Amino acid sequence: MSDYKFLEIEKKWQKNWDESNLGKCDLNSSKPKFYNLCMYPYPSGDLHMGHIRNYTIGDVITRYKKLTGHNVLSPMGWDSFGLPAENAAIKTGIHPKEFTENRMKNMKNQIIRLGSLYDWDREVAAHTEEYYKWTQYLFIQFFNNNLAYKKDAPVNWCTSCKTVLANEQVIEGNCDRCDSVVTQKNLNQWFLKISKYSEELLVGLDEIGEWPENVKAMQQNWIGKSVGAQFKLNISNSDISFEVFTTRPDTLFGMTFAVISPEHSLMEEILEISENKEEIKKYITAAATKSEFERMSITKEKTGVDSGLLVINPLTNEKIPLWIADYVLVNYGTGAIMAVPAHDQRDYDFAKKYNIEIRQVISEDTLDSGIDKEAFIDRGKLVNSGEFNGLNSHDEASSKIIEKLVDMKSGEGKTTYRLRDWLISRQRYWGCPIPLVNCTDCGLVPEKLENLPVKLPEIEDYLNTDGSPLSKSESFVNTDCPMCGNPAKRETDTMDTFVDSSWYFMRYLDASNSEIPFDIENVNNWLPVDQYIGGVEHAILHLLYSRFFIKALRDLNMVDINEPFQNLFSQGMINFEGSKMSKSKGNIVDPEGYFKTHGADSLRLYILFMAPPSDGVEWNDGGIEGTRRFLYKLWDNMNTFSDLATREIKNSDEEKLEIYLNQTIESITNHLEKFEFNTAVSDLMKLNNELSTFVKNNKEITDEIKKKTIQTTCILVNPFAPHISSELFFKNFKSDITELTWPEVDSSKIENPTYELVIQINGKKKHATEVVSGLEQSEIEKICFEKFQLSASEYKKIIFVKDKIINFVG
RNA sequence: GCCCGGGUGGCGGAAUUGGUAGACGCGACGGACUUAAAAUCCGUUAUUCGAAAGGAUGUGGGGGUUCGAGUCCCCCCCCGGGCACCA
Repeated sequence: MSDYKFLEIEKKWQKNWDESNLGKCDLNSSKPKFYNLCMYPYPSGDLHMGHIRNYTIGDVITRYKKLTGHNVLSPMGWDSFGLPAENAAIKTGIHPKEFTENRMKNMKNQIIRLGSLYDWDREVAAHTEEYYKWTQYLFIQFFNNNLAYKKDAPVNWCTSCKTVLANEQVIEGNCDRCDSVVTQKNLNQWFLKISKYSEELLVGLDEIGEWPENVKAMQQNWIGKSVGAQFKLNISNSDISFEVFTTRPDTLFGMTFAVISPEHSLMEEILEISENKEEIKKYITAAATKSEFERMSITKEKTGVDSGLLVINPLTNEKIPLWIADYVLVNYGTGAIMAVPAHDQRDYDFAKKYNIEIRQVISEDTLDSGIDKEAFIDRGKLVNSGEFNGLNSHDEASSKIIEKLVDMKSGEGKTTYRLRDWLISRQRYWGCPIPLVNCTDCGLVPEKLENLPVKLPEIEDYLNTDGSPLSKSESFVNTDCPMCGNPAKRETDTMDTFVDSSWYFMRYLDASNSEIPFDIENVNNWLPVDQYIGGVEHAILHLLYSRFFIKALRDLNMVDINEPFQNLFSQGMINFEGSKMSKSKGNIVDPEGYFKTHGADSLRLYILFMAPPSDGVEWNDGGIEGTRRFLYKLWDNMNTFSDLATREIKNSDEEKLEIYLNQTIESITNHLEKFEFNTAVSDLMKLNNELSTFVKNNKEITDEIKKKTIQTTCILVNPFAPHISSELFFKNFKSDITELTWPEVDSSKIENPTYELVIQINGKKKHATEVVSGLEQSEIEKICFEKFQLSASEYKKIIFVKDKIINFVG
């Protein structure tokens, strides 16, 4: 019976690592640097299985890279601003800071209990004054360089909570907290100018290191580049004109009407000259009160109203009607379009409904290019297009028509992006205050740097019934203008927590520096992060914002790099009972129980073993017994090996074992490099099974193979199950396993001396036999003829793959 | 609708360049130990025909290339994720 006492062992080594500072990183060491980063967590109170997966993967990399001679930086911190703490404060009265810090403390203990190594001297927490001082500092740099600005914008507004909501908090058009309808409301908001970097953020994806293709694709989608033309439409009998954007300038002759969004800035002027005023006003009001959700999803039935005005097609001078319709979005392109119903399905639907002419200008003989039932959007040749007839759509005709628009000075080629500026203001308490002051004389003025941080005020009531909670503190709001000294008022919004997390990976490098946010030399030396690991749910927002931050800071000469994260690994989500684990669904699996019943090493191995790390997986704890058994068996095997009697000369079992060890080193190393931890763990299990077989058949061993086996096994296990391997190694060699280096493959002892030859007849396996490795075709044939009574004359062709297979084809 | 993934035993999942499909683990079944159970150990476990030897079938479906296809090509179905009235 095994005497493997995982509780004692795990506690012992966690204490040992803490005392020996194993997780600490000296940035100036001469070893090659490796910045290994796990996404810092929101302190929700308890680790969940997603965290366990994240930090286990991270720790495997940390320990493996340390063993391969790297100077590993692996820090940890807290994304500690955010709504739940504030909601708890509203409910229970506990201060968000106290609430958050208690939860951080608990989670930190659990992380340590998992056995993950971090440099806790570099711990950061977004809600601390030492941290948000620098978030404010960076914001001011952005503001001073026109990368942060304030403007009116429509935001999600919960009618019941009376607050703005982030997009993520709007679930199918309703508030995720109270389920009330969310409407759009115009508020004066702060933005960061991420759109300035649209093109760079897009092309950067091609130059970046190893990122999952799907994450790159998601970012490409999100940035949403489209190439086309923009041109001017004049309203007939007026001096009003507006721009339209199209990706299909080749269809310009098919424009039979134009559409302008009801929120368009020209709407008042249009109203003035229109004879259809009342109907238009009604329509605008109706559109405004629809929620975003209603507008997008409803019946898909498009609505609109005829303005009664005509616009002029610049190429044909034809006058066509101008409609107002909310299927045209005000914040994409120019907020107005040329409508070509023959070649755009949305315009087609609209034209059918309102009986507007549909005029085909692209046609293709080899395809069904009819437009009776739907728009024809494929490629073809231009027809009904004057001098452009016969040209190919889309590219050839488009560029010719753009040339013409340029000649006529009414348009040009144009590229637009879906990516919009980043709205960062929140009417919330528990976030980083925006460090700007409103002065009636000087306008918006940043707080003086020496006065940072602008501290979050203490308030009684966290509810934001009317504007931001910060506005309730008079002593906070009323201040002096940093420029002229006259009485002025502070901004009362706080920042989106994604601002905090857009630069935390740089703060780790100078976590306790009270002079600067980070040292440019440290950043240039240590970034980009060599390996970033986190959940796929952050594929767009956090990763895109951080990339933007780096580019902006580079342009402010604060860093000298282009990308924050060289390689990214996105782990899949762990579901339970068919859906994402969440407190509200009550389907949480608590990892802490497994620490007690199975141990951290078992849990780590199991979470790695259950599926490829990038795949989503359904939690099922049946399998954890398997990794527990593996560890007990490993413990017993190592002890049995240790006790084997000595012999002088290796026997054939030992030679085989030696080869097996080398094969395992090779396989696990390859799997580690490719993040195939599930198969790496399976290799460890196979090795363990080999060891069991060996000790069953051998009571003696040479000292050389005994030592080699124990040492190699321990080190191969170490990144995955660090506690047991540290203990086993120490028991045997009285030294610390972390002083070893990762084993190299001995290429002279990796080939098996024999193999199982497969004999196929007409491609089907018929026989198999053990033969010596390296034999040539003629020798193999001879063996087959003798052993299986085959003869060459019966077959037309013989196919031979060395050391694998022979196929007799008849 | 568009863009990514993916479909292999009862289950999670393995399979360099096309070369023994089902590694490893879970579960199940049988056995050993035990008064008994748990734990542990040994064996069996894709389906199907057969008493057995052995045969046939088999990686979502259909076609193709090849001596040989889970892997490559064409068509289709289903599942997961992302985006979506983006002009």
